[in-house]
Amino acid sequence: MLRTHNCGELTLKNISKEVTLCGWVQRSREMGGMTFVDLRDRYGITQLVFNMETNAEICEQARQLGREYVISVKGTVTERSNKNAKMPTGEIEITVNSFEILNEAKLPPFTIEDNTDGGDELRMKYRYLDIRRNPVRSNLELRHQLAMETRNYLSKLKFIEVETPYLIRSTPEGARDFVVPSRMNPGEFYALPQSPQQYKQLLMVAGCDRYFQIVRCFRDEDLRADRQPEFTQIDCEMSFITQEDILSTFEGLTKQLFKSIKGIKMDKFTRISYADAMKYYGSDKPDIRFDMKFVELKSVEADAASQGTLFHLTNGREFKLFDEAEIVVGINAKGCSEYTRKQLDELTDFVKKPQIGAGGLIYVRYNPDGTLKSSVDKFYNADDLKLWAEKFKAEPGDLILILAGKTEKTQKALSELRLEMGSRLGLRTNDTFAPLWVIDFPLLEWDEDTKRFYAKHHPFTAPKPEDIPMLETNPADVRANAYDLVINGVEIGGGSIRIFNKDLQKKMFTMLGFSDEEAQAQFGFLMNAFEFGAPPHGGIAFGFDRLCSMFGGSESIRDFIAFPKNNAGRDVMSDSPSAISKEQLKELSLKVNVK
RNA sequence: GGUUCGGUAGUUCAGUUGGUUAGAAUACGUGCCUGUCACGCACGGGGUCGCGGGUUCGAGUCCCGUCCGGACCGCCA
Repeated sequence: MLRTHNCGELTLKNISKEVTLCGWVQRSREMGGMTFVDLRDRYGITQLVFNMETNAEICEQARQLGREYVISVKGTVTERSNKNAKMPTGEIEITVNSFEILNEAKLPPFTIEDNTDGGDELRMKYRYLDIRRNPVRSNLELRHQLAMETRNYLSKLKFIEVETPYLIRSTPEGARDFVVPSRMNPGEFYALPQSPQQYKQLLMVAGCDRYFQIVRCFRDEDLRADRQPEFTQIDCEMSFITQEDILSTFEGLTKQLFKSIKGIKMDKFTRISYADAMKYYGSDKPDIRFDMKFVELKSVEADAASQGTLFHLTNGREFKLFDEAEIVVGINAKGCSEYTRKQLDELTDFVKKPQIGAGGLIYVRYNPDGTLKSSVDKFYNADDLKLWAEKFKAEPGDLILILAGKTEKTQKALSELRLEMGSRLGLRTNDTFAPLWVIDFPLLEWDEDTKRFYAKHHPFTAPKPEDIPMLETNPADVRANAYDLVINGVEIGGGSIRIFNKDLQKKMFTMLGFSDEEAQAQFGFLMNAFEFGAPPHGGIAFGFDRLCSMFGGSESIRDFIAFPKNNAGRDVMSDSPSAISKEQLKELSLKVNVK
């Protein structure tokens, strides 16, 4: 060992001890007669002191040290006369007897400090310097802790970690595959797995009973702050279980992680059906840190009509926008009635942004004095608005915001507005955690462009047994035994109970427009396996990078990945992807078709 | 595929209506300083204003194109 201690562990207990430390020069402070050098390693910072009076020669040498020089230091642990309460080693310093420069360093392009002066681009280009900084290093340590805790928890429950192949068969459904040419099989390609889905199901057929893997997955789709082309999942599968078993096992894992890593004890997770999530939040991953549920006025009007009570929305007021809208839906922003014209215009602009796409925004102010003022006063009188306010459970001081239009688009737009209002009202703090199971997802999703159904989750997801008859009559309404774990509006995990019967799986492929031959060609190995005694099984996968960023209180997963890709899927440090040589192309029997 | 914001000193940024020699902070260098720890003080070096074209007497500033980066929509079973 080149050192006897690290830079974070020496205290008054070690006084007078002769030690050898190694590390990087964080910075030095020259005082004329003396020089202080902060020596840093992963564990902390220890101050070195050099004194002109006692050892002029070494003090002069120390003044030649530049930032990030790697040095080895021999010296004596000494009590400081001026202590620094802000650092763990702040009561001691090393009186240096000798030191050796192990490596010089160029001046780094940004300062290696907690609050660096470097921007994102530069930090990514020199990521190995960025990782020397505490905030990034501690993110990687957090990631390690989460992985360890997960492994311990699952291992105790008899899960075994099994590695599945990275070079697999390309499948047509779902995300675009990354593809790898096979040199030995000219013209043929492997795909990198989007997830180990079929392999983990085969492990269930193989009798593994409980499998997990903290595993890299690959999807060749465009990136976001929370999406990388290669990312990590906690991938799990269990045999002889019901949906309830999966939910309780992984609710348990989640609770354990929050308890051990963040010291937070969580109550039983709320559950909501997909249908209700859409109805009340306009999203299949609602942020339930705050309430602000949707109120749908057309159904309110229909109810009122059937009960013979008064409610004017479309009957008698002739407001074309509402009359023609598929849906009229709003939220109550508590305490926002004092919003100025300017603020309301901002909100209108917000919903009219092309990414959100609402035509406009209707507001009803419930003034503190009890009067009501709206942007549709021309069509509705105070009594109408009063009835609306009741349905929103609005009180004086509140602001009702309403959107109207096509159902799906309007719900989505209002969902965005709800999140925006939640943020503006400070209801989305990142030290609060609101977990939510979204259950009963639809099995299938109609695609207008290709005029066919796609699996909402994936083609191996089991329909709810009671809904199976509807597969023939009304496929769009068939619900699946599929579930997502959502925390603070972020999809953390998702899974399903799988089909384990060959005939049902075959039927599913037919629904998705595969001929028997195509299904056999693409998924034959799975269907064949189902003929040899497949147990009932199901599973779930957690987005590990997102889980880390949530625990770290950040929106971007890049901070929790050692070497992430940029917006365009590039690694700016190694400048990949890159072209390959003619020889390589020839070996792979490939021709590149770009100018 | 689309929308949008940005690119000026090593770095983070400012730069007014198009007008003198492009500034600040920080980092860096030199000198001074014996208890600093974001040390302090003084002085100094440091610029292809991303790149190409255009408008103009004159462009960091306006226009067009392009490259790079960030966020978002589509996409992500």
